[in-house]
Amino acid sequence: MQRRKRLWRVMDRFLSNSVNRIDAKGRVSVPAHFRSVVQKRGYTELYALRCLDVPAMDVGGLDLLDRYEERIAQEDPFLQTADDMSFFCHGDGTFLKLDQGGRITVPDFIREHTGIGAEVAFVGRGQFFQIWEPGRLAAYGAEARARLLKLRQGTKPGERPE
Amino acid sequence: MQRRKRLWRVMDRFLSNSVNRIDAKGRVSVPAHFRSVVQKRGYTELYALRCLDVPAMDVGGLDLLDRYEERIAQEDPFLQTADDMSFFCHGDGTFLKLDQGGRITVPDFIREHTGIGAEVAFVGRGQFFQIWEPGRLAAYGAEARARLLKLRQGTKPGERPE
DNA sequence: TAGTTGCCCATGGTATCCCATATCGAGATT
DNA sequence: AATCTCGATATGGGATACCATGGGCAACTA
Repeated sequence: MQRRKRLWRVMDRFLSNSVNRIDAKGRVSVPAHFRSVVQKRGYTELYALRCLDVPAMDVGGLDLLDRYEERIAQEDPFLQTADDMSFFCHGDGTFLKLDQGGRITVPDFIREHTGIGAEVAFVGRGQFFQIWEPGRLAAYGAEARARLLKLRQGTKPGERPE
Repeated sequence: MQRRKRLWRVMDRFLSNSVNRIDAKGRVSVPAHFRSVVQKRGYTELYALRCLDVPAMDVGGLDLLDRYEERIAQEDPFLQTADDMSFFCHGDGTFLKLDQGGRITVPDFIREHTGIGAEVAFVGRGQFFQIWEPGRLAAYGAEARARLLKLRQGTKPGERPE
């Protein structure tokens, strides 16, 4: 493993996806591969943020939060936009502590937003990953594919549908 | 602007949200995580200020006052607005003492301004936190997210406004 | 004196630690 | 190719520490 140096950049990202079960106490194992990425990146804690337009959470290290805060710093701090952004990334975000077994506990407001019940789908997104309710993820994936298909069949190159 | 050295460690910020109940004596527990942030930041007292445009209170250390004064300073000191703001904030600002159990007592004027009755919603805002009547918070949150979503609509597909 | 405020402890519920067991997967062996 | 072996991973459950919450008591106050 150590000798394939060139692959480290690649291995350093959140890739692929899997579904894990939530136990009676509300805990779910973060996939081992994701945990190793977390460790390589030196994160001690995970930051989870409610997605704006889909029933999912973005999860990543603290640099995810840093990126948002830097973005907020660019706004006039006393205008509505800055306040909305802070409200969103601080109020709708939360830390997720990994326990010694590599599990996180899914709090209620995450369940409400995502519809997560008995199972959690983990989806790698490169710099971060997402958690979904498996059924909704499948539905969303189907929609996305349908949009792409429609785009390819129904429109001329360069044109946007609808 | 030059990037100032981090005054607080990364995890020492108010994040996430939760709802606690007010008991018969008017006391409510400040979420344990917020209390630990308060301690890490070395706040000896909590200061609460009326929010200018929403039915909530901003709560934090004394540096919270700096933030308000910065805002007031932006107004022309000869206009009525600055004086109104000062009156509104300083006049109705108050210290909230944490008792040994980590609870605060919610005074009447906070109830009047926020509509808080039986429950209090605590919302992390990074450098400080807010308290809301849970229902009003939900409504305001929906509005804020809608505004942000509209902002994002202006960006190209696939782009994220981070 | 009645009401308020702060301190203390009791209780139930939840999160976390730790260990046991089941499940999975990669590589070796046949 | 099919099976076996073993380490890593996912999952379940008991024990425990922490936390939100309610109520008693004493000191203070209007």
